Amino acid sequence: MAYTPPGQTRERVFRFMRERLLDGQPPTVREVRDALGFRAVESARTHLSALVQEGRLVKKLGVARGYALPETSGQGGVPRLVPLLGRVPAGPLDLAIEDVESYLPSRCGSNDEVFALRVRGDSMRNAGIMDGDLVIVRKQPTASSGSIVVAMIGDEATVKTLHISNGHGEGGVGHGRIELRPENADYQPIVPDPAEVQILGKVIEVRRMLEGGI
Amino acid sequence: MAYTPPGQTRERVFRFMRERLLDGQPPTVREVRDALGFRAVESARTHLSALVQEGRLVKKLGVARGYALPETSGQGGVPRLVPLLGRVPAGPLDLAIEDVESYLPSRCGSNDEVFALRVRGDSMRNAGIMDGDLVIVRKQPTASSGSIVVAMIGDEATVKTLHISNGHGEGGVGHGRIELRPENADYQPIVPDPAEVQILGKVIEVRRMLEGGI
DNA sequence: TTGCAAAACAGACAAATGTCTGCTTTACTT
DNA sequence: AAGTAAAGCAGACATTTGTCTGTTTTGCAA
Repeated sequence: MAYTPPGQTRERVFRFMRERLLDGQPPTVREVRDALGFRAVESARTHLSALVQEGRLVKKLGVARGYALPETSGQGGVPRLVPLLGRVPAGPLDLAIEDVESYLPSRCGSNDEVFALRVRGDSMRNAGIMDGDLVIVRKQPTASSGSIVVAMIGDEATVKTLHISNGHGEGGVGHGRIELRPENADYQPIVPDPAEVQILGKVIEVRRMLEGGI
Repeated sequence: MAYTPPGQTRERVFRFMRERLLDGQPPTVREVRDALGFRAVESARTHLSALVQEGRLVKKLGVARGYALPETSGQGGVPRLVPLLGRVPAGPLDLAIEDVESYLPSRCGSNDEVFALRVRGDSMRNAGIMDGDLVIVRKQPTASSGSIVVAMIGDEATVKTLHISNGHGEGGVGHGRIELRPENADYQPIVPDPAEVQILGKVIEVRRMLEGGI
């Protein structure tokens, strides 16, 4: 390969690595060599080591294809695929994965259990959640007052704003009387028997696809 | 490991693989062995081979950590990364990539030029687009009446619904008088001089992040 | 020019990872 | 109880991948 000014090839190496890592396909040192046109493996490895030194990449020791983007790179970690469930997950998420319709690419930081559902009805219209929207939900049995949650009432799932009336504000289900408020004047708040309501999780993202026409 | 009925352990292997693969962290045969509690590498490999045979997994030959989910399981093609631009892209998209704030993972079918912007103001509130939302935009110089578009008026970008008043319905800019309508009674429609308005593209997706609190 | 540092090269070696062969254990059937 | 097929085990071996040592090439400056 041609000898290039300092730092120039390093930048190309970094861009190749970022592209592959964001794609979820960590390359080997030899793949980097080929992509950059080096003739020696070591040329690629030197650049990779330097990038780790500079903090632009991190490396898992003793792991093949072990380079990764640092968590602090503003990218929020590697994209994961969130399962879009066809019906409400009753038990553990693992079991519900039977009715996966598709997977949404998303960056949901940790390894929490996360899933997506399609919203029916416009009871949350004033919160900007319309009929047919997708909500991405982090599974958790409680949430703070004011959060938008997915709750099971009987055997029906619903998306509403959670309000905790006389608890200590952060206690969640069980500490006070809870209320599930729609965000649409045409609907009435639900004040369920605490025994027969179950919070499935908190809505952490809303998505709407607008395809159709040019 | 305990000897289990036929197919039972295979299912657990598949679930482990799916979890890791959706996380973008393809495991090694030995990691599968440890996760499942086998004592022999071959036990894990047998299950993996069987899953490939059944078509539930695919395997890249001669590649370490080379197992993957088959394409038919995720639908919609490979996730791409859409640049979230800090300011409006004036010229070619390639140049604007300098102000990339981050990248959003998304499945935008073709290789069209696609970018994302953050919405300011609530003039589109009734269309479910709130202040701070992200819109994913497919770059195109025209759009059909009724589409939500990003338009430049002078040097300011705005998200509005496009209406074409006396054109032939599909003609787009130039064939009739155009009108940019907000979706909020507090705002007035904009009827710009066709010479000084430019359609940047069509909004194909809306996203809203709701982190904060538990 | 000469010297130096970074970039690149070449090849050997080491560690991680995948694959093969033969064997033992279990669950089930008859 | 005996037979059988699948599950699991053990260890050796092959391939992929990462790392090391030493050398050559290039660009720059004194």
